[in-house]
Amino acid sequence: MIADPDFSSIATLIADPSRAAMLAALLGGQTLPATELAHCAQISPQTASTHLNKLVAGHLVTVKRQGRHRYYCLASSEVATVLETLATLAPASPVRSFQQSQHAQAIRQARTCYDHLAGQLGVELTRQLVSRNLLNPIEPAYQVTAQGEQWFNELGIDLKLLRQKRRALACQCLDWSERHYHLAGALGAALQSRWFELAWIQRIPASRAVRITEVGRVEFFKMFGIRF
Amino acid sequence: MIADPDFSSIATLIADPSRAAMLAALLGGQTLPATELAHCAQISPQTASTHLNKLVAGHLVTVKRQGRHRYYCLASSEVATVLETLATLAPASPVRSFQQSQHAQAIRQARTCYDHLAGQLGVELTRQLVSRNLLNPIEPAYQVTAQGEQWFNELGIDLKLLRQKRRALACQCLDWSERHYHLAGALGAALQSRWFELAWIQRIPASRAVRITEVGRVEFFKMFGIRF
DNA sequence: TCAAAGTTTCGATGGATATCGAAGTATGAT
DNA sequence: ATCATACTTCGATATCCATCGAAACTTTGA
Repeated sequence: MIADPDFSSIATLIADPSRAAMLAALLGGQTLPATELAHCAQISPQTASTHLNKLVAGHLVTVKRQGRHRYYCLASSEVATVLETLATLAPASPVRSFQQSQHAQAIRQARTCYDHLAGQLGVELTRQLVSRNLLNPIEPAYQVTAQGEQWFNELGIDLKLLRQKRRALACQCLDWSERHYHLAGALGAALQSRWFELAWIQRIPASRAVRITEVGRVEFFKMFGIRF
Repeated sequence: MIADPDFSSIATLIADPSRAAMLAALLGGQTLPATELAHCAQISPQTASTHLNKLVAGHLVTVKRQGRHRYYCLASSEVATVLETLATLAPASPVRSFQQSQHAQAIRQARTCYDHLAGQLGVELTRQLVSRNLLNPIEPAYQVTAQGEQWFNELGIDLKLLRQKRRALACQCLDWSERHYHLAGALGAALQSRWFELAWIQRIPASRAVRITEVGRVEFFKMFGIRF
Protein backbone atom coordinates (compact mmCIF):
# COMPACT_ATOMS: atom_id res chain seq x y z
CA MET A 1 0.00 0.00 0.00
CA ILE A 2 1.28 3.40 -0.94
CA ALA A 3 0.64 6.32 1.39
CA ASP A 4 1.06 9.96 0.56
CA PRO A 5 4.04 10.12 -1.72
CA ASP A 6 6.71 11.88 0.22
CA PHE A 7 8.25 14.57 -1.89
CA SER A 8 10.41 15.35 1.08
CA SER A 9 12.62 12.28 0.94
CA ILE A 10 13.63 12.95 -2.65
CA ALA A 11 13.74 16.69 -2.12
CA THR A 12 16.03 16.18 0.88
CA LEU A 13 18.47 14.34 -1.34
CA ILE A 14 18.51 17.20 -3.82
CA ALA A 15 18.43 19.92 -1.18
CA ASP A 16 21.98 19.63 0.03
CA PRO A 17 24.18 22.07 -1.93
CA SER A 18 27.00 19.59 -2.34
CA ARG A 19 24.73 16.88 -3.64
CA ALA A 20 22.98 19.40 -5.87
CA ALA A 21 26.32 20.40 -7.36
CA MET A 22 27.13 16.79 -8.15
CA LEU A 23 23.72 16.22 -9.68
CA ALA A 24 24.17 19.37 -11.75
CA ALA A 25 27.47 17.99 -13.05
CA LEU A 26 25.79 14.70 -13.92
CA LEU A 27 23.04 16.57 -15.76
CA GLY A 28 25.54 16.79 -18.59
CA GLY A 29 24.60 13.18 -19.27
CA GLN A 30 28.14 11.96 -18.71
CA THR A 31 29.31 9.33 -16.24
CA LEU A 32 31.86 10.73 -13.82
CA PRO A 33 34.11 9.17 -11.18
CA ALA A 34 33.69 9.99 -7.50
CA THR A 35 36.79 12.15 -7.21
CA GLU A 36 35.71 14.27 -10.14
CA LEU A 37 32.34 14.82 -8.54
CA ALA A 38 33.97 15.69 -5.23
CA HIS A 39 35.94 18.31 -7.11
CA CYS A 40 32.80 19.71 -8.77
CA ALA A 41 31.13 20.08 -5.39
CA GLN A 42 34.33 21.36 -3.76
CA ILE A 43 34.24 18.84 -0.96
CA SER A 44 36.58 16.13 0.29
CA PRO A 45 36.40 12.64 -1.20
CA GLN A 46 35.13 11.25 2.11
CA THR A 47 32.20 13.61 2.15
CA ALA A 48 31.48 12.97 -1.50
CA SER A 49 31.47 9.26 -0.83
CA THR A 50 28.75 9.51 1.79
CA HIS A 51 26.71 11.80 -0.44
CA LEU A 52 27.02 9.52 -3.42
CA ASN A 53 25.94 6.56 -1.34
CA LYS A 54 22.82 8.43 -0.37
CA LEU A 55 22.08 9.37 -3.96
CA VAL A 56 22.45 5.76 -5.05
CA ALA A 57 20.27 4.54 -2.17
CA GLY A 58 17.65 7.08 -3.24
CA HIS A 59 17.80 5.81 -6.83
CA LEU A 60 18.79 9.19 -8.21
CA VAL A 61 22.11 7.96 -9.57
CA THR A 62 23.67 4.61 -10.41
CA VAL A 63 27.24 3.35 -10.08
CA LYS A 64 29.47 1.15 -12.17
CA ARG A 65 32.71 -0.13 -10.73
CA GLN A 66 35.63 -0.19 -13.09
CA GLY A 67 38.84 -1.19 -11.41
CA ARG A 68 39.49 1.21 -8.60
CA HIS A 69 37.16 3.81 -10.07
CA ARG A 70 33.47 4.17 -9.50
CA TYR A 71 31.60 5.86 -12.26
CA TYR A 72 28.36 7.59 -11.43
CA CYS A 73 25.56 8.76 -13.69
CA LEU A 74 21.94 9.83 -13.35
CA ALA A 75 19.66 6.86 -12.82
CA SER A 76 17.20 7.80 -15.55
CA SER A 77 15.99 10.55 -17.80
CA GLU A 78 13.15 11.08 -15.32
CA VAL A 79 15.67 12.24 -12.76
CA ALA A 80 17.03 14.70 -15.30
CA THR A 81 13.50 15.92 -15.96
CA VAL A 82 12.88 16.48 -12.27
CA LEU A 83 16.09 18.46 -11.89
CA GLU A 84 15.37 20.59 -14.94
CA THR A 85 11.85 21.23 -13.72
CA LEU A 86 13.19 22.29 -10.34
CA ALA A 87 15.63 24.63 -12.05
CA THR A 88 12.67 26.30 -13.70
CA LEU A 89 11.40 27.41 -10.30
CA ALA A 90 14.79 28.24 -8.85
CA PRO A 91 15.60 31.89 -8.31
CA ALA A 92 18.32 33.49 -10.41
CA SER A 93 21.22 33.31 -8.02
CA PRO A 94 23.56 36.27 -8.30
CA VAL A 95 27.10 35.61 -9.44
CA ARG A 96 29.82 36.13 -6.89
CA SER A 97 33.21 35.37 -8.42
CA PHE A 98 34.78 35.96 -11.81
CA GLN A 99 35.26 32.26 -12.36
CA GLN A 100 31.62 31.69 -11.55
CA SER A 101 30.64 34.35 -14.03
CA GLN A 102 32.67 32.65 -16.76
CA HIS A 103 31.03 29.36 -15.97
CA ALA A 104 27.58 30.95 -15.86
CA GLN A 105 28.12 32.50 -19.26
CA ALA A 106 29.29 29.22 -20.76
CA ILE A 107 26.38 27.29 -19.34
CA ARG A 108 23.86 29.80 -20.55
CA GLN A 109 25.27 29.86 -24.05
CA ALA A 110 25.17 26.13 -24.70
CA ARG A 111 24.73 23.10 -22.50
CA THR A 112 23.33 19.62 -22.59
CA CYS A 113 20.01 19.07 -20.91
CA TYR A 114 20.84 15.41 -20.20
CA ASP A 115 20.62 14.23 -23.80
CA HIS A 116 19.57 17.25 -25.83
CA LEU A 117 20.81 20.78 -26.36
CA ALA A 118 19.78 23.69 -24.18
CA GLY A 119 20.84 27.26 -23.52
CA GLN A 120 20.95 30.02 -26.11
CA LEU A 121 22.15 27.60 -28.77
CA GLY A 122 19.48 25.01 -28.03
CA VAL A 123 16.69 27.58 -28.00
CA GLU A 124 17.93 29.40 -31.10
CA LEU A 125 18.28 26.21 -33.11
CA THR A 126 14.77 25.20 -32.11
CA ARG A 127 13.46 28.63 -33.12
CA GLN A 128 15.09 28.26 -36.51
CA LEU A 129 13.67 24.78 -37.04
CA VAL A 130 10.25 26.20 -36.33
CA SER A 131 10.58 29.35 -38.40
CA ARG A 132 11.90 27.32 -41.34
CA ASN A 133 8.77 25.23 -41.06
CA LEU A 134 10.59 22.01 -40.27
CA LEU A 135 8.93 21.71 -36.88
CA ASN A 136 5.48 22.80 -35.90
CA PRO A 137 4.90 23.58 -32.23
CA ILE A 138 1.63 22.14 -30.92
CA GLU A 139 1.62 22.82 -27.25
CA PRO A 140 3.35 20.17 -25.31
CA ALA A 141 5.08 18.81 -28.44
CA TYR A 142 6.59 19.54 -31.82
CA GLN A 143 5.24 17.99 -35.00
CA VAL A 144 7.71 17.17 -37.75
CA THR A 145 6.42 18.74 -40.97
CA ALA A 146 6.70 17.12 -44.41
CA GLN A 147 9.64 19.39 -45.18
CA GLY A 148 11.12 18.55 -41.81
CA GLU A 149 10.82 14.86 -42.54
CA GLN A 150 13.07 15.29 -45.56
CA TRP A 151 15.42 17.74 -43.88
CA PHE A 152 16.15 15.51 -40.89
CA ASN A 153 16.72 12.52 -43.13
CA GLU A 154 19.19 14.50 -45.21
CA LEU A 155 21.00 15.39 -41.99
CA GLY A 156 21.38 11.67 -41.35
CA ILE A 157 18.66 11.23 -38.78
CA ASP A 158 16.46 8.20 -39.26
CA LEU A 159 13.01 9.34 -38.18
CA LYS A 160 11.46 5.92 -38.76
CA LEU A 161 13.90 4.43 -36.27
CA LEU A 162 13.17 7.16 -33.74
CA ARG A 163 9.44 6.66 -34.04
CA GLN A 164 9.82 3.01 -33.14
CA LYS A 165 11.13 3.95 -29.71
CA ARG A 166 8.69 4.17 -26.86
CA ARG A 167 9.91 7.63 -26.16
CA ALA A 168 8.21 10.85 -27.28
CA LEU A 169 9.64 11.95 -30.61
CA ALA A 170 9.80 15.70 -30.13
CA CYS A 171 8.61 17.56 -27.09
CA GLN A 172 8.92 21.04 -25.69
CA CYS A 173 11.31 21.40 -22.79
CA LEU A 174 11.31 24.66 -20.85
CA ASP A 175 14.77 26.21 -20.79
CA TRP A 176 15.48 27.67 -17.34
CA SER A 177 18.07 30.15 -18.54
CA GLU A 178 16.26 31.37 -21.65
CA ARG A 179 12.71 30.98 -20.35
CA HIS A 180 11.69 29.62 -23.71
CA TYR A 181 11.12 26.15 -25.09
CA HIS A 182 13.75 24.03 -26.77
CA LEU A 183 13.49 20.70 -28.56
CA ALA A 184 13.62 17.56 -26.42
CA GLY A 185 12.61 13.94 -26.86
CA ALA A 186 14.13 11.31 -29.13
CA LEU A 187 14.59 13.79 -31.95
CA GLY A 188 16.29 16.30 -29.66
CA ALA A 189 18.66 13.58 -28.49
CA ALA A 190 19.38 12.43 -32.03
CA LEU A 191 20.08 15.97 -33.13
CA GLN A 192 22.52 16.54 -30.29
CA SER A 193 24.47 13.39 -31.03
CA ARG A 194 24.60 14.39 -34.68
CA TRP A 195 26.12 17.77 -33.74
CA PHE A 196 28.66 15.95 -31.59
CA GLU A 197 29.45 13.52 -34.45
CA LEU A 198 29.94 16.40 -36.83
CA ALA A 199 32.12 18.07 -34.17
CA TRP A 200 30.14 21.29 -34.36
CA ILE A 201 29.97 21.11 -30.59
CA GLN A 202 32.27 19.58 -28.01
CA ARG A 203 31.85 18.49 -24.41
CA ILE A 204 33.63 20.46 -21.72
CA PRO A 205 34.88 17.83 -19.29
CA ALA A 206 32.90 17.38 -16.07
CA SER A 207 30.48 20.13 -16.99
CA ARG A 208 27.20 20.23 -18.78
CA ALA A 209 28.40 23.30 -20.66
CA VAL A 210 29.21 22.66 -24.30
CA ARG A 211 31.75 24.40 -26.51
CA ILE A 212 30.81 25.45 -30.01
CA THR A 213 33.79 24.61 -32.22
CA GLU A 214 35.12 26.81 -35.02
CA VAL A 215 33.60 24.43 -37.54
CA GLY A 216 30.36 24.65 -35.61
CA ARG A 217 30.36 28.43 -35.69
CA VAL A 218 30.79 28.39 -39.47
CA GLU A 219 28.34 25.60 -40.15
CA PHE A 220 25.59 26.80 -37.82
CA PHE A 221 25.81 30.13 -39.60
CA LYS A 222 25.66 28.51 -43.02
CA MET A 223 22.78 26.31 -42.07
CA PHE A 224 20.68 28.66 -39.98
CA GLY A 225 22.19 32.11 -40.29
CA ILE A 226 22.88 32.31 -36.58
CA ARG A 227 26.09 33.69 -35.04
CA PHE A 228 27.68 32.24 -31.93
CA MET B 1 23.56 37.38 -14.79
CA ILE B 2 22.31 33.94 -13.87
CA ALA B 3 24.72 31.44 -12.42
CA ASP B 4 24.13 27.75 -12.05
CA PRO B 5 20.49 27.41 -11.17
CA ASP B 6 20.41 26.15 -7.65
CA PHE B 7 18.02 23.30 -7.35
CA SER B 8 18.97 23.18 -3.73
CA SER B 9 17.21 26.34 -2.61
CA ILE B 10 13.88 25.17 -3.95
CA ALA B 11 14.50 21.57 -2.96
CA THR B 12 15.29 22.72 0.57
CA LEU B 13 11.89 24.36 0.78
CA ILE B 14 10.18 21.15 -0.28
CA ALA B 15 12.46 18.89 1.73
CA ASP B 16 11.10 19.65 5.17
CA PRO B 17 8.38 17.10 6.02
CA SER B 18 6.06 19.70 7.53
CA ARG B 19 6.32 21.99 4.54
CA ALA B 20 5.93 19.01 2.22
CA ALA B 21 2.71 18.06 4.00
CA MET B 22 1.35 21.58 3.55
CA LEU B 23 2.32 21.61 -0.11
CA ALA B 24 0.65 18.24 -0.54
CA ALA B 25 -2.54 19.64 0.94
CA LEU B 26 -2.37 22.62 -1.39
CA LEU B 27 -1.90 20.28 -4.35
CA GLY B 28 -5.65 19.84 -4.17
CA GLY B 29 -5.81 23.21 -5.88
CA GLN B 30 -7.74 24.79 -3.00
CA THR B 31 -6.78 27.84 -1.00
CA LEU B 32 -6.46 27.05 2.69
CA PRO B 33 -5.98 29.16 5.82
CA ALA B 34 -2.83 28.89 7.91
CA THR B 35 -4.44 27.06 10.81
CA GLU B 36 -5.87 24.44 8.50
CA LEU B 37 -2.43 23.87 7.00
CA ALA B 38 -0.88 23.65 10.45
CA HIS B 39 -3.41 20.94 11.20
CA CYS B 40 -2.57 19.07 7.99
CA ALA B 41 1.11 19.08 8.87
CA GLN B 42 0.40 18.32 12.53
CA ILE B 43 2.42 21.23 13.83
CA SER B 44 1.69 24.28 15.96
CA PRO B 45 0.43 27.47 14.33
CA GLN B 46 3.68 29.25 15.20
CA THR B 47 5.74 26.70 13.37
CA ALA B 48 3.37 26.70 10.43
CA SER B 49 3.63 30.45 10.25
CA THR B 50 7.39 30.41 9.83
CA HIS B 51 7.15 27.65 7.26
CA LEU B 52 4.51 29.45 5.25
CA ASN B 53 6.60 32.61 5.25
CA LYS B 54 9.46 30.67 3.77
CA LEU B 55 7.25 29.13 1.12
CA VAL B 56 5.92 32.55 0.17
CA ALA B 57 9.42 34.03 0.09
CA GLY B 58 10.46 31.16 -2.18
CA HIS B 59 7.52 31.85 -4.50
CA LEU B 60 6.08 28.40 -4.06
CA VAL B 61 2.83 29.66 -2.57
CA THR B 62 0.94 32.95 -2.44
CA VAL B 63 -1.16 34.52 0.30
CA LYS B 64 -4.35 36.51 0.34
CA ARG B 65 -5.39 38.28 3.51
CA GLN B 66 -9.07 38.19 4.26
CA GLY B 67 -9.91 39.67 7.61
CA ARG B 68 -8.01 37.82 10.24
CA HIS B 69 -7.44 34.84 7.99
CA ARG B 70 -4.63 34.30 5.55
CA TYR B 71 -5.46 32.05 2.67
CA TYR B 72 -2.63 30.23 1.00
CA CYS B 73 -2.48 28.51 -2.38
CA LEU B 74 0.16 27.20 -4.76
CA ALA B 75 1.83 30.04 -6.64
CA SER B 76 1.37 28.51 -10.08
CA SER B 77 0.61 25.35 -11.96
CA GLU B 78 4.37 25.01 -12.51
CA VAL B 79 4.79 24.45 -8.80
CA ALA B 80 2.16 21.73 -8.96
CA THR B 81 4.00 20.15 -11.87
CA VAL B 82 7.26 20.13 -9.96
CA LEU B 83 5.63 18.49 -6.96
CA GLU B 84 3.91 15.87 -9.07
CA THR B 85 7.15 15.14 -10.90
CA LEU B 86 8.97 14.74 -7.61
CA ALA B 87 6.27 12.36 -6.43
CA THR B 88 7.02 10.22 -9.47
CA LEU B 89 10.51 9.56 -8.14
CA ALA B 90 9.53 9.22 -4.51
CA PRO B 91 9.66 5.77 -3.00
CA ALA B 92 6.44 4.11 -1.93
CA SER B 93 6.40 4.91 1.76
CA PRO B 94 4.92 2.15 3.87
CA VAL B 95 1.76 2.90 5.75
CA ARG B 96 1.98 3.01 9.52
CA SER B 97 -1.39 3.80 11.06
CA PHE B 98 -4.95 2.81 10.24
CA GLN B 99 -5.95 6.41 9.68
CA GLN B 100 -3.04 6.80 7.30
CA SER B 101 -4.12 3.70 5.44
CA GLN B 102 -7.64 5.10 5.03
CA HIS B 103 -6.22 8.33 3.71
CA ALA B 104 -3.82 6.52 1.41
CA GLN B 105 -6.65 4.49 -0.05
CA ALA B 106 -8.79 7.57 -0.63
CA ILE B 107 -5.99 9.48 -2.28
CA ARG B 108 -5.12 6.60 -4.57
CA GLN B 109 -8.70 6.10 -5.63
CA ALA B 110 -9.41 9.64 -6.73
CA ARG B 111 -7.67 12.95 -6.19
CA THR B 112 -7.08 16.24 -7.89
CA CYS B 113 -3.72 16.79 -9.48
CA TYR B 114 -3.97 20.57 -8.99
CA ASP B 115 -6.68 21.14 -11.60
CA HIS B 116 -7.35 17.78 -13.17
CA LEU B 117 -8.28 14.31 -11.97
CA ALA B 118 -5.72 11.72 -10.93
CA GLY B 119 -5.64 8.40 -9.13
CA GLN B 120 -7.51 5.27 -10.20
CA LEU B 121 -10.48 7.33 -11.34
CA GLY B 122 -8.38 9.78 -13.35
CA VAL B 123 -6.41 7.03 -15.03
CA GLU B 124 -9.44 4.85 -15.71
CA LEU B 125 -11.44 7.70 -17.24
CA THR B 126 -8.50 8.56 -19.45
CA ARG B 127 -8.19 4.92 -20.53
CA GLN B 128 -11.86 4.89 -21.43
CA LEU B 129 -11.61 8.11 -23.43
CA VAL B 130 -8.77 6.55 -25.38
CA SER B 131 -10.35 3.14 -25.90
CA ARG B 132 -13.59 4.79 -27.05
CA ASN B 133 -11.54 6.62 -29.62
CA LEU B 134 -12.33 10.08 -28.26
CA LEU B 135 -8.69 10.78 -27.47
CA ASN B 136 -5.65 9.58 -29.33
CA PRO B 137 -2.41 9.37 -27.36
CA ILE B 138 0.55 10.75 -29.28
CA GLU B 139 3.43 10.64 -26.90
CA PRO B 140 3.62 13.69 -24.79
CA ALA B 141 0.02 14.69 -25.63
CA TYR B 142 -3.50 13.54 -26.48
CA GLN B 143 -5.17 14.43 -29.71
CA VAL B 144 -8.91 15.00 -29.69
CA THR B 145 -10.45 12.83 -32.41
CA ALA B 146 -13.35 13.93 -34.59
CA GLN B 147 -15.66 11.78 -32.46
CA GLY B 148 -14.07 13.26 -29.36
CA GLU B 149 -14.73 16.75 -30.64
CA GLN B 150 -18.43 16.03 -30.71
CA TRP B 151 -18.48 14.06 -27.48
CA PHE B 152 -16.81 16.80 -25.42
CA ASN B 153 -19.11 19.43 -26.86
CA GLU B 154 -22.13 17.34 -25.95
CA LEU B 155 -20.77 17.11 -22.42
CA GLY B 156 -20.78 20.90 -22.34
CA ILE B 157 -17.09 21.54 -22.88
CA ASP B 158 -16.29 24.27 -25.36
CA LEU B 159 -13.18 23.05 -27.15
CA LYS B 160 -12.89 26.19 -29.25
CA LEU B 161 -12.65 28.25 -26.11
CA LEU B 162 -10.04 25.93 -24.62
CA ARG B 163 -7.93 26.07 -27.75
CA GLN B 164 -7.75 29.83 -27.48
CA LYS B 165 -5.90 29.56 -24.19
CA ARG B 166 -2.13 29.61 -24.27
CA ARG B 167 -2.14 26.41 -22.33
CA ALA B 168 -1.66 22.94 -23.81
CA LEU B 169 -5.04 21.43 -24.61
CA ALA B 170 -4.51 17.84 -23.58
CA CYS B 171 -1.28 16.40 -22.30
CA GLN B 172 -0.15 13.21 -20.62
CA CYS B 173 0.57 13.51 -16.93
CA LEU B 174 2.28 10.61 -15.19
CA ASP B 175 0.23 9.37 -12.26
CA TRP B 176 2.53 8.52 -9.33
CA SER B 177 0.14 6.11 -7.69
CA GLU B 178 -1.01 4.28 -10.81
CA ARG B 179 2.23 4.57 -12.76
CA HIS B 180 0.19 5.31 -15.87
CA TYR B 181 -0.74 8.46 -17.72
CA HIS B 182 -3.86 10.49 -17.11
CA LEU B 183 -5.30 13.47 -18.95
CA ALA B 184 -3.96 16.88 -18.03
CA GLY B 185 -3.92 20.31 -19.68
CA ALA B 186 -6.83 22.66 -20.35
CA LEU B 187 -9.10 19.80 -21.34
CA GLY B 188 -8.23 17.84 -18.21
CA ALA B 189 -9.05 20.87 -16.10
CA ALA B 190 -12.31 21.52 -17.95
CA LEU B 191 -13.34 17.90 -17.54
CA GLN B 192 -12.67 17.99 -13.80
CA SER B 193 -14.72 21.13 -13.27
CA ARG B 194 -17.52 19.57 -15.29
CA TRP B 195 -17.54 16.51 -12.98
CA PHE B 196 -17.65 18.86 -10.00
CA GLU B 197 -20.50 20.83 -11.57
CA LEU B 198 -22.44 17.68 -12.21
CA ALA B 199 -21.68 16.64 -8.61
CA TRP B 200 -20.32 13.29 -9.73
CA ILE B 201 -17.35 14.04 -7.54
CA GLN B 202 -16.96 16.14 -4.41
CA ARG B 203 -14.00 17.74 -2.67
CA ILE B 204 -12.95 16.37 0.68
CA PRO B 205 -12.06 19.44 2.75
CA ALA B 206 -8.36 20.24 3.13
CA SER B 207 -7.32 17.22 1.15
CA ARG B 208 -6.61 16.56 -2.45
CA ALA B 209 -8.57 13.35 -2.20
CA VAL B 210 -11.93 13.45 -3.95
CA ARG B 211 -15.10 11.59 -3.09
CA ILE B 212 -17.12 9.92 -5.83
CA THR B 213 -20.77 10.64 -5.05
CA GLU B 214 -23.60 8.15 -5.41
CA VAL B 215 -24.74 9.97 -8.54
CA GLY B 216 -21.18 9.80 -9.79
CA ARG B 217 -20.97 6.07 -9.22
CA VAL B 218 -24.13 5.53 -11.23
CA GLU B 219 -23.30 7.98 -14.00
CA PHE B 220 -19.65 6.96 -14.46
CA PHE B 221 -20.93 3.41 -14.86
CA LYS B 222 -23.59 4.44 -17.36
CA MET B 223 -21.17 6.53 -19.34
CA PHE B 224 -18.04 4.38 -19.26
CA GLY B 225 -19.01 1.04 -17.73
CA ILE B 226 -16.59 1.50 -14.86
CA ARG B 227 -17.36 0.64 -11.24
CA PHE B 228 -16.12 2.70 -8.30
C1' DT C 1 -14.46 48.73 25.19
C1' DC C 2 -13.62 44.04 25.98
C1' DA C 3 -12.89 39.31 24.67
C1' DA C 4 -11.93 35.77 21.45
C1' DA C 5 -9.77 34.00 17.31
C1' DG C 6 -6.09 33.94 13.81
C1' DT C 7 -1.59 34.82 13.22
C1' DT C 8 3.17 36.53 14.06
C1' DT C 9 7.63 37.45 16.56
C1' DC C 10 11.10 36.17 19.92
C1' DG C 11 14.00 33.17 22.38
C1' DA C 12 15.56 28.74 24.02
C1' DT C 13 16.11 23.88 23.08
C1' DG C 14 17.19 19.81 20.77
C1' DG C 15 17.94 16.84 16.96
C1' DA C 16 19.68 15.92 12.51
C1' DT C 17 23.46 15.89 9.45
C1' DA C 18 27.34 17.83 6.65
C1' DT C 19 32.00 18.00 7.29
C1' DC C 20 36.69 16.35 7.60
C1' DG C 21 40.79 13.91 9.94
C1' DA C 22 42.46 9.42 10.61
C1' DA C 23 42.63 4.94 9.40
C1' DG C 24 41.36 1.10 6.43
C1' DT C 25 40.46 -1.62 1.93
C1' DA C 26 40.91 -2.43 -2.80
C1' DT C 27 43.31 -1.88 -7.33
C1' DG C 28 47.04 -0.89 -10.34
C1' DA C 29 51.88 0.51 -11.48
C1' DT C 30 56.93 0.00 -10.81
C1' DA D 1 57.22 -6.58 -2.72
C1' DT D 2 56.33 -1.64 -2.48
C1' DC D 3 54.13 2.36 -3.25
C1' DA D 4 50.46 5.30 -5.12
C1' DT D 5 45.76 6.00 -6.29
C1' DA D 6 40.74 5.67 -5.68
C1' DC D 7 37.60 5.18 -2.55
C1' DT D 8 35.31 3.89 2.00
C1' DT D 9 34.33 3.65 7.06
C1' DC D 10 34.50 5.56 11.61
C1' DG D 11 34.29 9.03 14.96
C1' DA D 12 34.20 13.76 16.62
C1' DT D 13 32.68 18.39 15.82
C1' DA D 14 29.98 22.09 14.53
C1' DT D 15 26.33 24.18 12.25
C1' DC D 16 21.79 24.66 10.87
C1' DC D 17 17.02 24.86 11.69
C1' DA D 18 12.52 22.85 13.12
C1' DT D 19 10.00 23.10 17.13
C1' DC D 20 7.20 25.17 20.66
C1' DG D 21 6.22 28.25 24.91
C1' DA D 22 5.40 32.94 25.87
C1' DA D 23 3.90 37.11 24.46
C1' DA D 24 2.40 40.49 21.14
C1' DC D 25 -0.40 42.12 17.34
C1' DT D 26 -4.64 42.46 14.47
C1' DT D 27 -9.26 41.75 13.25
C1' DT D 28 -13.91 40.57 14.38
C1' DG D 29 -17.94 40.28 17.11
C1' DA D 30 -20.48 41.45 21.28
